[in-house]
Formats: sequence, C-alpha cells, structure tokens
Amino acid sequence: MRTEIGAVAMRLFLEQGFDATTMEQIAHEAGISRRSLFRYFGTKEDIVLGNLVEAGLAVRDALEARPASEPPWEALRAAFESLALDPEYSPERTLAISKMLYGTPSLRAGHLEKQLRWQELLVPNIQVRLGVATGDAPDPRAQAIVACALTCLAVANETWTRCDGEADLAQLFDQAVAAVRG
Amino acid sequence: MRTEIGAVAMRLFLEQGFDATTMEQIAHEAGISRRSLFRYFGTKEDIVLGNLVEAGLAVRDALEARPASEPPWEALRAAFESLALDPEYSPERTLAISKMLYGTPSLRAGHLEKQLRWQELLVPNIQVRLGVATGDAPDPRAQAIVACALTCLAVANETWTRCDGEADLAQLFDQAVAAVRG
DNA sequence: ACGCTTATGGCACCAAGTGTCAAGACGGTA
DNA sequence: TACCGTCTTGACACTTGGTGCCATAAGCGT
Repeated sequence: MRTEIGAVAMRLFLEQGFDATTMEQIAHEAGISRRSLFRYFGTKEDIVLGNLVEAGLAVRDALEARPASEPPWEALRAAFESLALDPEYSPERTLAISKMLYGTPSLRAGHLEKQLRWQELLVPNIQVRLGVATGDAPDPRAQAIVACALTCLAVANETWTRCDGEADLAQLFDQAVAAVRG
Repeated sequence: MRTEIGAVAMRLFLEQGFDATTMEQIAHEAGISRRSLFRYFGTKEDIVLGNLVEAGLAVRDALEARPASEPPWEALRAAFESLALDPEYSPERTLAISKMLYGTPSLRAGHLEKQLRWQELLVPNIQVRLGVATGDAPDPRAQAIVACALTCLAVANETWTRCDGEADLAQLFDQAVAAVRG
C-alpha cells in the first residue's frame, strides 16, 4: 500500500516536479484522502527520501559483513559498492531522481540529512575497526572517517549526475578519495 | 534595520526555541508587520543562517589571502582558523546557537546547505592550487578536498558543541584531519 | 450479535510563504 | 508650497504543508 502510493507520487514528481505537485493531488491520484496520505508519509520529503534510509540500513549491513580486519576506507568502499548492485533502480530512473534531488532546495536539504543518518549508522562499525570501545560517546575519529567517506560518495554522485551517468561511479569515488588522502 | 530585527529574532529563538517562535511574534516584537518581516528575511531559517553565508565569504577571503604555493589542506586550515578570531560571537553565544542548530531538524538541514554554499565559494581557489584551469566544470578533486575539509570542520564543531566548548576547536579539527588522511 | 482494535475520512486549525493593492514617506522639481 | 515618481510598508486574501480531533466504518475474535 505504502509502496503503491509512493510509486504514484514519484511518477507525479518526475512528471511535473516536486514543488509543483501538491499532497492533495497525490492523494486524489492515489484514491485516498489527504489526511490518510499524511499518515502514510509524515512529510512530503519522506515520499522521496524514505527509501534512502532503507538503503542506509543496507549499507550498514554490507559494512558489517566485511571482515573485521579490513581497514576502514576499504570496508566503506566495499559497502558503498554493494549499493550499486541493487537492481531496484534502473540508471535512468536513478538519474532522474538525482537530478530532481539536486534541483529542489528542500529535497537537497533532506538529502543532506540522510547523509547524517547514514553516518550514525556506520560510525559504530568503524569505531570497532579503530579498536575503540563502543561507548555512548562516539569517537570523533570514526565520525570524521565515515563523514568524509560519505562526502566523497556525495561528490562522486554529484559528478556522476552532472555528466548524465556517463562516468563510472566507483571510479569517481576512488578519484575523490585519492584527492583527499593522497 | 535588518540587523536589529535579526537580533530581536535571535533573542526569541534562544529564549523559547526556534519552532516555538512564530514569525508573527517576531514581527510584533520588532514593531513591524509580518509581511515586512518576510521582506527582510525571505525565510525563517534565513534569520538564523543569514550570518553564516557572510562568514563563508570571510573564509573565502582568508583562503585567497594565503600564499598560492601553500598546499590545499594547510591553506584551508588557516582559513578556518581565521574564523575563530572573529570577535563577533562570544563562546557562550556561539555555543547556544550551535546547540539550537543541532537540536532543530529544519535548521540542521539549512546548516548542511550552508556547507554546500561554502563549498562552492572555496572550490575555485583550491582548484587553482591544484594547477587546474578554472573552467565552468568544477574539478571533482578540488570539490572532494574542500568538501572533506568542511566535513572535518563540521565534525570538530559538533564535538566541540557536545562537550560544551571545553575542547579546543583547532585541535579537534586537526585530529579529524589526521584520522581521515593518516 | 457484541465488543475491540485499527484504518480511514472529514473538519477545523495553525503557521510559513506569496501576490496584490492601497497608503504613506521621501527626495527632486517647478 | 504644490507636484510627481520611487521606494517602503502594511493589510488582506490565498495556497500549501502539517496536526489534532472525532466520527465512521471495516475487520476480527468471543
């Protein structure tokens, strides 16, 4: 049900833009009331960004599946790469969504926040790899590593989107990391 | 005038929280109409985040004042450090604002966006330092470096805020960079 | 058939923004 | 002083995202 509504909404978003699509229109198109739509998705942004938090969980799982002896950057790279294998999204669709994401201010902000949530998800594992006890106070070093890895991924993603998906995402990521750590 | 209104608004924000303060209340307290308030600040977030884009310009100027031969990371570090010398904000006030920033979702998002604008501001200079011609297509390597430096600054800032300003910000930044590039 | 829970819809409401228009304030000119 | 164009301000209406509240079903076990 949620999935179906989300599909309707995404179609409208891609057709006529995020801001130009009202919640009322989505509700009408999906055959439910506005109030019910807000029950399925608490926020308009949630419709677009909801799947991204699930993706974050997948990345975390992939990260935890890597051998504990693997250094942080390699493990993170491998975890990110597993994301690209997800057959859920076709490249064209991903590209269309990405363009909308970068072109809509409110979505861009939400997208950035997603990065923060991914960060919280991944830090504990990296903390272990650094040999730090997993206390309640997160280690700034682990946070810095995860945050910068995500930043490199974001830069790679933006470059990939800008050139209409012509380049190889993994390669762009490696270039970004090399520039930062070189 | 804008400054005065901003001061009134910031006082209310810090007293009773960002979300709990309505634009109407700010307008009333500042002795102007709600409509005029929206003319001074197009968005509620702008009241809080407006000064931050000015700070971005200051960082850019400080970066461009560094010798061209200085490597990117050192130049960025020095540029960031010049920000801490600004006597505009007392530590307590900065701490209070930071806590509000991290504690309010919508502000956190805007804060992240500020980082993107800083990135755009600083990339051209770093691009020059890397020996790349300043064309219209930004170099992904320069973007990655600037973005990660800003990310390290953000991590340092968050850690600094979390420990109530006890630690030294510059030192936290250096630790973050060391963890990432080490 | 009786209750219980849960999803749904309708309604009123709040607050952030935006467009529009009329009324003043200000400065230059005759 | 009187006149005129420009800019600022305020008032009003309106759209839209989001929330609280309550009535109404729909399902289900007894």
